[in-house]
Amino acid sequence: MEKTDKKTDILRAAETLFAELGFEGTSTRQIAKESGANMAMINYYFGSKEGVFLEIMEDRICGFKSQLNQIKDEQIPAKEKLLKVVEQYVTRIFSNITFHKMMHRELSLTQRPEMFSQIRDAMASNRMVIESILEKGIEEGHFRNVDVRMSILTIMGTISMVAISPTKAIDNIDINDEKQKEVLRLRLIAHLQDFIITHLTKPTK
Amino acid sequence: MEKTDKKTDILRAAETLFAELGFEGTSTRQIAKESGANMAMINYYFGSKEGVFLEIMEDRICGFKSQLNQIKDEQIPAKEKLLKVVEQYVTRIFSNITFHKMMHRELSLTQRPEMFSQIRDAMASNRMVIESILEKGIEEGHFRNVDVRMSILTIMGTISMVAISPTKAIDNIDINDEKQKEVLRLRLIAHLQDFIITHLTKPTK
DNA sequence: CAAAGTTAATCAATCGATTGATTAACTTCC
DNA sequence: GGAAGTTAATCAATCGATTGATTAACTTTG
Repeated sequence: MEKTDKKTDILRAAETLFAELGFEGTSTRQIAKESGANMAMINYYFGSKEGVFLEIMEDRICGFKSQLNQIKDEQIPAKEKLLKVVEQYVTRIFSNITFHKMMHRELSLTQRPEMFSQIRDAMASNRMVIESILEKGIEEGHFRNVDVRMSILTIMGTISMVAISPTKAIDNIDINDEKQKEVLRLRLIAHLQDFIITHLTKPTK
Repeated sequence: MEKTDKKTDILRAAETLFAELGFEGTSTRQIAKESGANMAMINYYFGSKEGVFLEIMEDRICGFKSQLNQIKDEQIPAKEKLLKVVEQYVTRIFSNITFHKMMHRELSLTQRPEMFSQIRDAMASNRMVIESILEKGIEEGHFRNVDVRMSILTIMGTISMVAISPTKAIDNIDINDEKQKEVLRLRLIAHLQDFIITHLTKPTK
């Protein structure tokens, strides 16, 4: 028998519902029903519906930043770092695609300032780590003098696009099938590493 | 005196509100107030709130497909076609960024099937036009044998990422300032054209 | 027993949608 | 040409349902 307190039950149920139906589209009653908790428990533990969302985000965001920073400080060439970052970035997002959808959805709204800035800051933080790796590589002469910000947005944008793209949009791959999802993950990583090599590294003379 | 009927007033007001507040976040009362129309007019003309959204989408989607197909049929090299497509794609999205945000937001939800499939089909249609250009280029030996689908998702993803990225996230550029927005647009086009050349075209021996 | 956890019941507010009545513009008919 | 008929457009008012939040009472735990 697994031990679960009501608080985590609520968080788990809310995460699924928010991802599927959006923040507005999810009612506190649904969260209560799905988690087996009473409606009042949501406000008891989190103060409000928005409080639930913020805590979900906080939990997911933590950890990834340190994961990125760890790669940054390794003693390997910038190119190897970047390949590693891409692999972990893809894997991280693929481990919870619905969450990533939810994040992007709320990022495109400005009406809930707290939610917005929380996501924005987390993304900016990630971006800066990758940026420093890329800039170092340019300084050291291993990368072409590309538009750093744009190149990062290309990496992030490609991953997002694959993750967000409707099921079966890409070569009839069903993202809900775990096996096909794994194939897609590897394919995406291969493509991005190809991008890094062809776009960033100088042609060997 | 400009001539505007209530119907287009509603569409215009709704487009702005949907983009800013999301579909759920926008009430029919807000649309009515902002457009100067009576609430009942929304159902009178469009049947429902969702009907308004679908018509907005329909209006925007039309035209772009023919625009893409026109490029496809031109008698110029595949590379030139692709550069042209990218430029027009970026320009199209930059002409109404909030609309593009709204599209992506609704694409990530599955609860409104009509809205979802309308957007999905429109995107798939665009993707296929670009795909055929790319494949032709590979066949003719002008492009490397890249992962076609992934490369397209990179182009689309980069554009989306730039458009969706929070204001001031990219080098402190304020996307609401028309002049800075134009600079960003050109910078994005330049970056993508650099991508096409370095990633797709074979290195000249 | 007191604090923490949990419950059903209820709150005011707002939602999308619909109603029946009214207005204005255009057609038809004698 | 002008009364009668017809249409689309517009309105205020209101519908039942649902929203997020709160209350007060009850139960468990330490």
